[in-house]
Amino acid sequence: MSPAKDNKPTESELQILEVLWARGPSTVREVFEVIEQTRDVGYTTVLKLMQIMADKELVGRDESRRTHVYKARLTRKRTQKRLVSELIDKAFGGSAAGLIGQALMSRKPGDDELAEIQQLIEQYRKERNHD
Amino acid sequence: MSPAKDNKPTESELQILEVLWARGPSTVREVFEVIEQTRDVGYTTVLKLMQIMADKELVGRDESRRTHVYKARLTRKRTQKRLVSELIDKAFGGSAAGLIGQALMSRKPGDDELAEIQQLIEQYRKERNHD
DNA sequence: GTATGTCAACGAAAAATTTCGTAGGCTTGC
DNA sequence: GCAAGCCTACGAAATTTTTCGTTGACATAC
Repeated sequence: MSPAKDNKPTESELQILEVLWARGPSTVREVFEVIEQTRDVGYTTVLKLMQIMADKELVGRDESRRTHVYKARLTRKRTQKRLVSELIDKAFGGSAAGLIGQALMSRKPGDDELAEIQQLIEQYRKERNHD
Repeated sequence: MSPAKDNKPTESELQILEVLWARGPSTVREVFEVIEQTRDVGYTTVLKLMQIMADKELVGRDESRRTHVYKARLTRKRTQKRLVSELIDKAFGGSAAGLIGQALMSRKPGDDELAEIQQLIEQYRKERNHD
């Protein structure tokens, strides 16, 4: 079993992955310092979580130096895809449009983001046509 | 404290809410029969969950008859909004466009749904303009 | 080399969530 | 009435997730 498999990250694990995705490979302390901003949590708690994640193969780590360096083993994209898909099934009865509508209403994107969204749709439409 | 407040439904609770939203007010047995299709779970487990949800005020119930009738106290829309918003923050660094792009890619909507999405966007754009 | 500080490894507790057995009370059909 | 079946209530266990204290190793500064 080399690659991580069906392991679904928990809430806390996802938060750690976010940091790793944003920062790239990082030490526990670096991750801790980011998370600490948000949440009141001890260093060893984050350490332990990251060790568990290493066991589950959610992250890999370089142990060649005393201070280990962790990196995400799931890609951000793949994880996002899974989360979105789950949410669509779980809370929108399978309707992607439902989720998108709700995203617009909750977030009220401004002109820039709206244009970006339009463009995503255009792009998707095109790609789909020449499949 | 009349309305439920910051209570965030757990996974199991959300599944029960889904059933209540889909079916309208229901008895434990009715909910159980739906959930049983999906998941291997006992009747009293569902009962207990629904009792807990009543304590948390996630659902209300009519106890006037022996067989209680439960109904959701959170609206589906409000809950969807919350979940989407959380997901955007948690996994897309705050970018609604990111989530929408991922929804397109994971779900590959067909013509009908695509049109529906376009229309949602149009509608949003209009509403936004005459604010 | 000794004090000071940081690190990983653990184990274990705490907290949150999910699970179900059991008990006692109505209801229905005989 | 009485049996069979379904209902709620409830306690307690099982499971999962989160938390952190403690220990021993290494590093750095003096």
